[in-house]
Amino acid sequence: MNDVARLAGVSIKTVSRVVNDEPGVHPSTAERVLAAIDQLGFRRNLSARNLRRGSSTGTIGLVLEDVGNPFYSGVTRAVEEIARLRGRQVISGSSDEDPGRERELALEFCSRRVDGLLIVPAGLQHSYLVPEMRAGTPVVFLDRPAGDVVADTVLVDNIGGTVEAVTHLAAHGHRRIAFLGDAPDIFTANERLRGYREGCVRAGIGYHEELVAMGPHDENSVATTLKRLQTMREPATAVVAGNNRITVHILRSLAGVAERPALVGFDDFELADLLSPPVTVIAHDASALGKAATDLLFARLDGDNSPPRRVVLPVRLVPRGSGEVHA
Amino acid sequence: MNDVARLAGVSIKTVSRVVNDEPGVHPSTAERVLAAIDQLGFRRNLSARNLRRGSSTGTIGLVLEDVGNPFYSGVTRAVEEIARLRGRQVISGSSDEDPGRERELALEFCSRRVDGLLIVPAGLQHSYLVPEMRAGTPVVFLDRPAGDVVADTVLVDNIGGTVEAVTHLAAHGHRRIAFLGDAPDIFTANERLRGYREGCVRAGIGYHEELVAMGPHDENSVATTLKRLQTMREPATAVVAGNNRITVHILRSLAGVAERPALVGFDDFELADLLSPPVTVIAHDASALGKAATDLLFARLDGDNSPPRRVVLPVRLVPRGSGEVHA
DNA sequence: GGCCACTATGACAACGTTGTCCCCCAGCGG
DNA sequence: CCGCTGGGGGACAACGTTGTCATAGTGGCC
Repeated sequence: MNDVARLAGVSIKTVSRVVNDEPGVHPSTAERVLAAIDQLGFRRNLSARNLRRGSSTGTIGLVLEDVGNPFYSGVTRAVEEIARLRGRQVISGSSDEDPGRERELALEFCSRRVDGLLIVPAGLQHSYLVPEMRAGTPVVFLDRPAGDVVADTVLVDNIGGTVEAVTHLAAHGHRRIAFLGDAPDIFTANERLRGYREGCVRAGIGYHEELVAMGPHDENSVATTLKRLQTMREPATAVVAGNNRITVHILRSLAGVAERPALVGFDDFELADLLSPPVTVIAHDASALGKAATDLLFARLDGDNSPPRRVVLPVRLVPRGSGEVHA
Repeated sequence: MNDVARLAGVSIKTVSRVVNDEPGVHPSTAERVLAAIDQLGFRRNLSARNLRRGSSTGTIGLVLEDVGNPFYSGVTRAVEEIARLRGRQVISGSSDEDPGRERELALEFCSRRVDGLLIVPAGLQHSYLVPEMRAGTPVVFLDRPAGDVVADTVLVDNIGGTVEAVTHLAAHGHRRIAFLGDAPDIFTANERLRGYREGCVRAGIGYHEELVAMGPHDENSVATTLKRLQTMREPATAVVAGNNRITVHILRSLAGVAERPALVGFDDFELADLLSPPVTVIAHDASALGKAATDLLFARLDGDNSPPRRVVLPVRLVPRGSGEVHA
């Protein structure tokens, strides 16, 4: 800016005025300044500007589990979209379910003075954010609730979704319905297990421990579990999958197998309708989740200081065939 | 920092020393300072730090077409990963194929003084980046080349891939092979068309205009085109799809149709192996693309100032069945 | 001619840090 | 007792901006 001022033969304040379209600059002066800017390839330093103005940095931080996962990339896209409308840039990072990494990312973003934080929690402890929140940085948790702070949270109806999945299968005559879920220390996995249990009870088919397999799953463990479920004394005739990765593992395990249990998966995924049979799912909208969380964040930035809210987004059963197989 | 200094009864410089682990602070003083930091929830302002030090901002900018697209979210993930190892944060944005938006994002990132830029070009004009590049900001283009500047570029072997696709189909007896590609003003679409043409010539089956359908495609246009191709005088018996969205459109159009042409798609996608028939694809690795580009960017940041490089990553035909149907 | 209003411009401080340089004081040798 | 050394700490400027206030010049009006 100094260089521009020198080249144009004006003070740096005048350059600042031109750059900011402030009134009171003679057109011919402005022209000289613009020419100098162009010639030198000058670009105003936003950090310095924000520092001086004490205003927002125009950024929001997004901590998620893995951008590579289509579900979270959908969330990211929605966040970006709304941030753009509100003139903000998104800085994001993946925690890979590592609480330490989540914390590191969130605090790094705070050091960069983001205007707000969106976090998909990996851990259960979020008191490290208390100073930031007290300092006025709004924080919204999404997909899972925060550990030990009260804060805005946007979730999906995990329990309602699995209740619906079980109800759907029971309505098609199934009485031995299994549940394959993720590790129960993950909030969504645990909620979905609760929904499964409640669904079983409501359907009058009872909750049977031996039909449940939680825990981190890979393709092998899923295959083993399925075999066990299908060969037990009273075999399972239907399966509820706790998330889309598990659904896919199940589909791979069943490839080429004649005896297929009915299946309802949590999370929709692309091409589910083109498989044979097409896969019935409990769908929830990644972009709706991202949008709701971001809207909430911006409401806080706009001065809304009502008590922390918890928003639960509905899910929707999409019947496609795999869950409509009769027992 | 001022407040911390006051509370600890020291000067702000001493606080700075403590925060930066600089030597020459008495342990008991340091302890007082740390206590004050903790009590006030102080977090050093990175913008101010970087401004003062004139050092890097520790960020890199990533402009892509759409984070929501699995291909680009894979790229994003890879970029993030490497940036992390090198202590950088990623700021990203989606251009949606809009050159204006691409430019807006890139320049915004420059104003934020990113250490480097990774761009999936939407437009053909990139001279707007010349001042930035001259000012020392390294720029790497990925997936598509830049319009009117010479710069580092990482591409995939689009031509080789489609040549291979055609060759594969011809080897299975097909002589009427169609090509459905994206709008030819998109670099990759045009390259893949060239590869298709070359493949046809090499296979000795000639290039026939009427078997090619370029242009933006939606599900309807793909269905119409397929119908035309299958009912023409000498019908097409095989199809090459120019990208994964077109492949999916084709699959949807063919759902439930008895007379299926052989199919090879450009871009791999999840579950391709579980469809019936499983879909043969030309696979290229999103994370390899992201990694190669980011590595190149960091090499520049490390001082490599050799002439701009153009890296072409190999692709790989993954035979799964849909391309092995005999004519 | 003197005064006022107004326009165009500049000097200077400040944002939150850190680099440079300088000072104070205890401890030590001569 | 003097001077030197070195550890601990502070004052001040500077990074690139912008907000505040001041000032020089110009034209109009009485």
